[in-house]
Amino acid sequence: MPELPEVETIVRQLREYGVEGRTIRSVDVLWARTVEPLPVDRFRRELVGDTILRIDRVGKWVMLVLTSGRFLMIHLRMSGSFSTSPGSHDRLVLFLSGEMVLYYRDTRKFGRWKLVEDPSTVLDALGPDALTRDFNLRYFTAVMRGKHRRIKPLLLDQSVVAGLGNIYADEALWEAGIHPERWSDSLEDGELRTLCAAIRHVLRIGIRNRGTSLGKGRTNYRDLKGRSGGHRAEVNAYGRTGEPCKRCGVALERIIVGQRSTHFCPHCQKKT
DNA sequence: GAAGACCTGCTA
DNA sequence: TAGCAGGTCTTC
Repeated sequence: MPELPEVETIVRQLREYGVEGRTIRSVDVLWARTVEPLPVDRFRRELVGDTILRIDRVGKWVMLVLTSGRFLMIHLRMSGSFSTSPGSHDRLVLFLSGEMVLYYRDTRKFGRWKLVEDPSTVLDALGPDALTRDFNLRYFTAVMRGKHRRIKPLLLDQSVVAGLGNIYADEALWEAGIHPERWSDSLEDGELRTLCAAIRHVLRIGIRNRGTSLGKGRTNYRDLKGRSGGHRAEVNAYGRTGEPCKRCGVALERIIVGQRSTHFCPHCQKKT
């Protein structure tokens, strides 16, 4: 569920809520496999007494920088979220100084909290974050031309660019007018330029709208205060199968590319 | 590459 | 009841 804009929204809210600077008084782990290293007792023992110096985001990872010099790396995967009040499907609870309590909620239990000495053990597997200067046209062109893969799965590959997920990949391709099954090394200079800009653009707009929420269920994206993201109304491609393209009016189609559901306009996004 | 695994809940 | 879901891993 959460892609870069949703994770960025959560990180900003955690900062605003005043999590930075708090000491971890206690940790409840309600679903053991959420944490690493195991066993749970060790994870808890290592964490208690440490202080959260800073909260950052890299790709879809939330990074808690601790004063001990260690790092708590959190990946929300499909349904992870934070809340300031308890609820069903809470998997971990952080009791912080000043009576603050943070609840980590994760219906599908895919999310992971990794306590590591060095963040590079996690981040080395990632390409540049999509919103940093390292993700630029020169880099993008080199990677696209250096591989012969369908463009859609390549955009989802976090070792190529960190932060895009299924929604924003479809949105970027729609905005750039590029068919999701195009080969990466077949894109013209102008198409690469447009797509590179579209990627950054759709992510920025997503952040501005505080993320995207689709369905209504418990697996749906919610921010720290339990609110849905506001980006839903501005989605152009994802989940709009059969609805008219906002550019040309032709009905959008859904296909499977790289085992992932993919939405596009057959008129605006030509295969050739 | 593809398929299965990890999980629960919603929708048709 | 079957199929689907915003993500990654592992194992063919």
